[in-house]
Amino acid sequence: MPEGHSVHRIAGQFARHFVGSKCRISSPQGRFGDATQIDGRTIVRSYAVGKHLFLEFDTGDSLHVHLGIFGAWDFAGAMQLDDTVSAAVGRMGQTSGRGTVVGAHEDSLASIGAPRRTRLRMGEHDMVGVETGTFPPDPIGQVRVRILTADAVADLRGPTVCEVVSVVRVAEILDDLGPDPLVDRKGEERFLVRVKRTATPIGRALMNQKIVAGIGNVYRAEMLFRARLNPFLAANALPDESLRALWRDWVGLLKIGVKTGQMLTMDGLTPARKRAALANRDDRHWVYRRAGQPCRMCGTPIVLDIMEARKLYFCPTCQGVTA
DNA sequence: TGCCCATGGTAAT
DNA sequence: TTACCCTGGGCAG
Repeated sequence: MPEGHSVHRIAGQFARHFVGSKCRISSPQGRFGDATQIDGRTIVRSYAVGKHLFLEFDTGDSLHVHLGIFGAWDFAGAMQLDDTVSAAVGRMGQTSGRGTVVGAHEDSLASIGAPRRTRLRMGEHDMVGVETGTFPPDPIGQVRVRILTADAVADLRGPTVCEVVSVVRVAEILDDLGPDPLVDRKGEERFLVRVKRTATPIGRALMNQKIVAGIGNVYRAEMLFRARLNPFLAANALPDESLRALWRDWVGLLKIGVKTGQMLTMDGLTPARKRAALANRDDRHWVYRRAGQPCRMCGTPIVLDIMEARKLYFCPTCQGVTA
């Protein structure tokens, strides 16, 4: 799934192309019964908290979406991609091999001077291509919700949560979430309070959305390595300074993720190693999905363990984990 | 073509 | 702790 950075990017995409527009809401797949509650209404606000997306309508109700592990949004229409999205997509240049989504390269993006039909997928992997068919394009795959304006369309596939909720319910959801660096100005203090309440291992605490919102399995493993922290240490046994450093690292990583659309966690590399890491999406992390491969710092084989039914990767030497 | 896997989360046991 | 939901990409055969 898209970790927190992706959801903020999606919220931005809605803010640019859908907020202020009257929307036709439908469910091509037929599994979103709430569509009639917001069909024909105007989106007045779009925002993300952690991995949760909220599209607020002029009725006061909001569309609440959580992508889960499989979900994704497809955007299409007469869109002007902003610099952020263009920069991220320019590096991908990958083809999907399905439907009208095609690979994009720097050239094709640079040619987008005037609005043109483009298709952009934001979710498990971002990708973009030039839409060659008519507008709106036919839905691809199992589209739970289609949001259509005069010149833009967003298709939602495979979400864990997709519901229309009241103002009161939105407040309840937000109350239940830990701080998100892009939402909470005093996030560091809130994080510290919440994380120090639990004796659970720090490797679990970071994944707990009630303690800090937006971190997923990739950022969890990478952040612990970056901090050289043992994932199994009790969260509330760590010194405040270590916890604050974790939070600050998350703030920086999230900003980079939102800017680039990628979970870039390996700073401090030589330019050549950085190019190599970026070129291969399977080899761009310190430890994540590198089980058995030598640690980039010390050469010890990266260990794969299961923590709370999720795969946890770490370097036993750098992170001080003894058997 | 069919199986496995994945950046989540919740409900049931 | 396990079962289950959601979808599609990758890969072995």
